[in-house]
Amino acid sequence: MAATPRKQPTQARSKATVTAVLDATARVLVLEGYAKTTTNHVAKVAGVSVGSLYQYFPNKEALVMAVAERHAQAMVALLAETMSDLGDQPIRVAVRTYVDAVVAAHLIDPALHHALVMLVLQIGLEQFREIDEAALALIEVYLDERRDQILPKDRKTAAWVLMTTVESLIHMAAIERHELLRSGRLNEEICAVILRYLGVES
Amino acid sequence: MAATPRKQPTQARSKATVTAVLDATARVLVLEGYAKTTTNHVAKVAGVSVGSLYQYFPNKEALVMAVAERHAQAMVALLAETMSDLGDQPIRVAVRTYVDAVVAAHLIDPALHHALVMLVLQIGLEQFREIDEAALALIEVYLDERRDQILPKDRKTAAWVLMTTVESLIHMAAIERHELLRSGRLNEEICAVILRYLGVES
DNA sequence: TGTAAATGTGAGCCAACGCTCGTATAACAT
DNA sequence: ATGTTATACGAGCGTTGGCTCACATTTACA
Repeated sequence: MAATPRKQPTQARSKATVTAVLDATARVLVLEGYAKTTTNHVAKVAGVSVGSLYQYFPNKEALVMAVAERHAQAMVALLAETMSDLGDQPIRVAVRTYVDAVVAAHLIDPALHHALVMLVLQIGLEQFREIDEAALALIEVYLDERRDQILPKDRKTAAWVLMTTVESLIHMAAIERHELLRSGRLNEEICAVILRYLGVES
Repeated sequence: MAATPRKQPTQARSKATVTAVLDATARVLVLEGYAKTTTNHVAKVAGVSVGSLYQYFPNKEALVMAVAERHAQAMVALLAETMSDLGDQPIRVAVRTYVDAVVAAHLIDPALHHALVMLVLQIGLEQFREIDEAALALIEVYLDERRDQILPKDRKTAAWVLMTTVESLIHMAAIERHELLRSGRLNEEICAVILRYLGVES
């Protein structure tokens, strides 16, 4: 049940094995979904034997957790970078920056993100829940600080509505409206939804 | 692979068996998710032997498809009823009626709906996709007819944004914001999002 | 009441899959 | 060179779970 690798890879050779396995897991996960992802198949795709796989990951779940971890960190890093300084910009600029950041984060690997969101909703995947909690808190603070410039009274609910709307629109677009997502037209639309909901003239 | 029952139940006894199996499937699906749902377990919960189960359903997938069918029909029926006559009401009344209808439909069995949405995103479940396609077309027509009263120019995209937003907010609330959903406060919030996005004063 | 059709039963077959373990090879240390 | 450790291999064990089939029981109906 432990999420920690059994053995830390020390030599370059074994580090390569571990990343090969992680890459393969991500690929298979996207193609097959969690249930149909078999460790034997992952090993084959990675060009490695099952035995090797189980030297670094105690079980299938830990394997997937590791992939999730890696992906979550990549997304958070990009988010942090894009949103580094939006201190006291006007609201419409801040919103635009935020939306662009979230979209960019989703474009890292939309398919993998989709597969992992499925797991969050099925199994748990704490890392992802934590990210959302943190983001929610930030939005709440942001809205509170500008309470006299926005329409919604219940800012806790408003924060949740905002985050859910943005996440869902991007996520669904990644599944069934690719062109909308990649063309940048989705960004415009999401900004419109948010700004008008907040009552900020765009 | 066929989704059709193997045998049509004719006597009252066998009809009872079939509904018992469907009910049990829904219950187990909610508790365990698709992957962990075993036909043996379903049969036990239904108080029926596996053999009986397989007399009416050729395989596990068909079983779940039948449950989905039943649930989809219940939701569509309620939707149709609630939205029977919103002909030329002012937009804000029509939106309110629509949101209330969708929320009500989701309150029939939120847990089952969640389990089935998971399947739609994983396997396919055509019935549900078709419902969404139809709904999308209706919204599009509605927006086109009122193009001079609303803000968005690209009404195809606007329709998709609207439907996705409504669906997602309700769905996520059913998972993690129960009180918001049941208290009716979510309806208010969703209406606000939509009306302001459309540029209709509420 | 008798018999054919409908319905119900559950032990068990079989394939799939997570995971282990005995063994082989490569890297490193002295 | 030789021992020690790290890494790799993959056949196969054990279990799970979808599904069948030979047989039992109930219902329909003449």
